[in-house]
Amino acid sequence: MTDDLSPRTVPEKPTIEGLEETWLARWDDERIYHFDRSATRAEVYSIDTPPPTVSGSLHIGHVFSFTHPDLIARYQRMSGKKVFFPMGWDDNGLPTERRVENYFGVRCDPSLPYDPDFAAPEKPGEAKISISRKNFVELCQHLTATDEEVFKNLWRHLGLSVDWTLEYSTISPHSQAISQRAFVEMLDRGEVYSSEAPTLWDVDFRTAVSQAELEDRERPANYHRVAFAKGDGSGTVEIETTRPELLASCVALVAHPDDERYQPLFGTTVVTPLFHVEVPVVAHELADPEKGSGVAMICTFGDTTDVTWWRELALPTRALIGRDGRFLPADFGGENWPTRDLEAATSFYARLEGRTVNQVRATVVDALRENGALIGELRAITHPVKFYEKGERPLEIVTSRQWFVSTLAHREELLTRGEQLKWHPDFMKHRYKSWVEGLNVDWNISRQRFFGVPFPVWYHLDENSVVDFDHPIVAAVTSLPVDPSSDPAPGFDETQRNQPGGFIGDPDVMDTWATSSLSPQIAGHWGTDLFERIFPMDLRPQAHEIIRTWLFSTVVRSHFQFDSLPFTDALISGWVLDPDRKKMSKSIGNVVTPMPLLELHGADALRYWAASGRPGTDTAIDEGQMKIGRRLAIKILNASKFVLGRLEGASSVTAADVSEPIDRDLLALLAQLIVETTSAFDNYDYARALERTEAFFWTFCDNYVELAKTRSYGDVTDHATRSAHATMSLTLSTLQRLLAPFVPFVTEEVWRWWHTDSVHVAAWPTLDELGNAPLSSGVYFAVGDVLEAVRREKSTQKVSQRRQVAELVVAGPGETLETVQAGQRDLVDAGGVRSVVYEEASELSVRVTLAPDA
RNA sequence: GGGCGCUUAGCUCAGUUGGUUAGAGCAGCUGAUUUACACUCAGCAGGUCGGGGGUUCGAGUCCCUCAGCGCCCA
Repeated sequence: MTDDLSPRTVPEKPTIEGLEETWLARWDDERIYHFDRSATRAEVYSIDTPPPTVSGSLHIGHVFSFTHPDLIARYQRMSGKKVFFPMGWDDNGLPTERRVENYFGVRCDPSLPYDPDFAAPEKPGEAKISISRKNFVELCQHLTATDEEVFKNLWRHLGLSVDWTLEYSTISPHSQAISQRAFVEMLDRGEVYSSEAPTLWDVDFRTAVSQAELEDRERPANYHRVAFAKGDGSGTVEIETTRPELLASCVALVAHPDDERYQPLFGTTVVTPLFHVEVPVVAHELADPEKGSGVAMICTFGDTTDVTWWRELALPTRALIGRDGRFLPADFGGENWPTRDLEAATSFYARLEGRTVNQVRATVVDALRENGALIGELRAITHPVKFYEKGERPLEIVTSRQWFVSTLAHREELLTRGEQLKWHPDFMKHRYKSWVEGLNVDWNISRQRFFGVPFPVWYHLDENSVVDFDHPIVAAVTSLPVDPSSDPAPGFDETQRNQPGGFIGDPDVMDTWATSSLSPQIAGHWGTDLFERIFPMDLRPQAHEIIRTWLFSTVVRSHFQFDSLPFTDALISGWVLDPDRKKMSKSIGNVVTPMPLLELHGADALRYWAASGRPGTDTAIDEGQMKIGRRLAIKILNASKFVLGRLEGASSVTAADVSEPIDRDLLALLAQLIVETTSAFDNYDYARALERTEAFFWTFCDNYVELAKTRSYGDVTDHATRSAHATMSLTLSTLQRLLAPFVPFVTEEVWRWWHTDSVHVAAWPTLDELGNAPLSSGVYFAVGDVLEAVRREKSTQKVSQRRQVAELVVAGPGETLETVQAGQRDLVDAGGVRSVVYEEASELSVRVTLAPDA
């Protein structure tokens, strides 16, 4: 802080208005946040920034959680690291599709041909227009491009120290190539596989979903008690079910192996009502004796337990629910589906085929009641039902071909990865652990949707156009990205598409997380030298609700690809709650948008509020806190103006000029502050660093500056004056830098009043700057205590703090008196004291005699 | 059902490995006004640290237990 001093140019009336525009432009010009691509891994601090879903609406939570990594980025940059702080946009996937459907009033029909002249209507019409996949994807790209501008505008306004040359989006050709390469390599290593299997399916979105996207919702239902005739005609068995509509797909009854009531039934058969299908009674420990009658009907498939039973007990498949949620044709009388009364089964089922779940349920229940198989009244219950987190109807289980990443077989390794990761706060590791422990299916990465990264895979068609799924044709890595729906399979030409002896492209796209789980590879340009400079990343900042999705999936990908963690530290931010401490949600309508707050209080103020939320801690929107942040910014402006004004003609002072006990004491405290805040930042506890720095700053203004003020007006050749100047200069410089990560705009403004270069690339304060680490002599505190007593007396007497004190009597132990005496000059100046008298006493006390009002 | 977190002043929160009389900000109240700042300054008041039990010379802090709130997993 000697050679970059510039002439002091302190405005007459400094203001925080307009600082944001000024400094955003200057930072761009000076490329302050530009990543140094020549840096080695050891010199780099890399951040795996979350790519926000741009199709979601902006809300205040974005300000909150993106401020946190920026605080760390700024601290690391000042500490000398070359900070890799990219920004990405997660634009592929279902949220974008939905937004496009609603925004333009369209729906994608992949069977339609591309219409190059298609123009989306200005406003969505009453009925949705069907358009081709390519037209649909073009609309998605168009809309996300504008959405990304909105986000970028917010990030810039907020002062995130992102290097915008590192911007990426998950649907870009670059990301698609990375995503497809990772897929191909996993396929080579046997870590992904495709399989035709019962899969959780959303009938509205018409796509499979993964376990990570499920949520349980409590829903009302009815227990229906249904009598099954025993196979030998010797009576009936009564089961209870909430899904009578699935009676036709019943493949067995099941009870707990230890359940005394049903022991005699195991190994026998029963016959389903209405359809007359003979099914076995089997035993399995997942059957709950407490639930219903203790015996349940297994259908293919009513829920995930059915899938488990079906698999473990090797039961036949009689699936009836189709991809659209309607009932499929049933092959009664076929090999797999014997019935004792083919005529009755088929004629009744004819009334069900093609109908929805609710329609079928009503029909089946009426028929059961009519023929006496429905016993008693329905019994209303509420129970958890699995939903797609974005869905509105319960998930069905539909058999379909899907791509899976093998996770279950690697559970132990993945648990170990979770332990290797440093979590901030530490307890968040439990979220990961319990998620991994609860995995029950492999990660399904294929989606039957349109706007996403396609699988770089084609399939042979034999001469009868039968698809050979077992020998996929995989794209060469050098050819990526490819789109198998428009690019022909290697070794074929486009005329052979869908032809006997030709090929078809894999119709699916990847799950969003299958691409965003590669954010380190995408942002770091996997395959180039850049990647080696930034990987594994230092920090993954993110919200806790996506630990089971984004964090988990990134760990999986990195584990397989690099046998490594993708990052060493995870910084988990909490929720933003509304001012009444309720979770914000669209349905409650309490979502707060950030722009109005940003414009009202300023970026520094919003950052101050966000920085006060400790890692992992839910934080309520608090405009009071934002106002305090704004006040802090103004105080920084005024204090800097004053102190720099005091330093006129004293530019050459250094730590060696600090001679007065009070000054040395202040530097001792400052040294403590540097140690404390540095350690707090190293432990990702930015909130503590802010709290300590802020408290120091205010007492510096109100106590130290008041004490040293008069002395600072002295002659610059006087060593006491120079000491005050040096202390003020060192302290101001230190505080401006310690505050810079939190309030980057105002600190930059005041720093540039006396420096040429940005505070954001200035060195983080160290003890070395303060000279030989000063030890506290106690004078500052002792004088402070006496000054406080003087102020209290004036306040009690309700007179001005400027009122002169005719006589100040300080009584106390000799040692204390000496200590106070060492700072008497400043005490007398700050307190307006005309004479001081010292008296020996056992305890410190102060008597104040006010001078008459002037 | 298993797990995690929280409970400290009217409000929002600090309180590090147990160690003087439990802190801050906001709000409240009482005052102060030309020399950095009223977007300021000084002062005052306000707490049986969720309940109960235990360990200890000493517990907001450690252990047990109960309760309430929030969340994660099943």
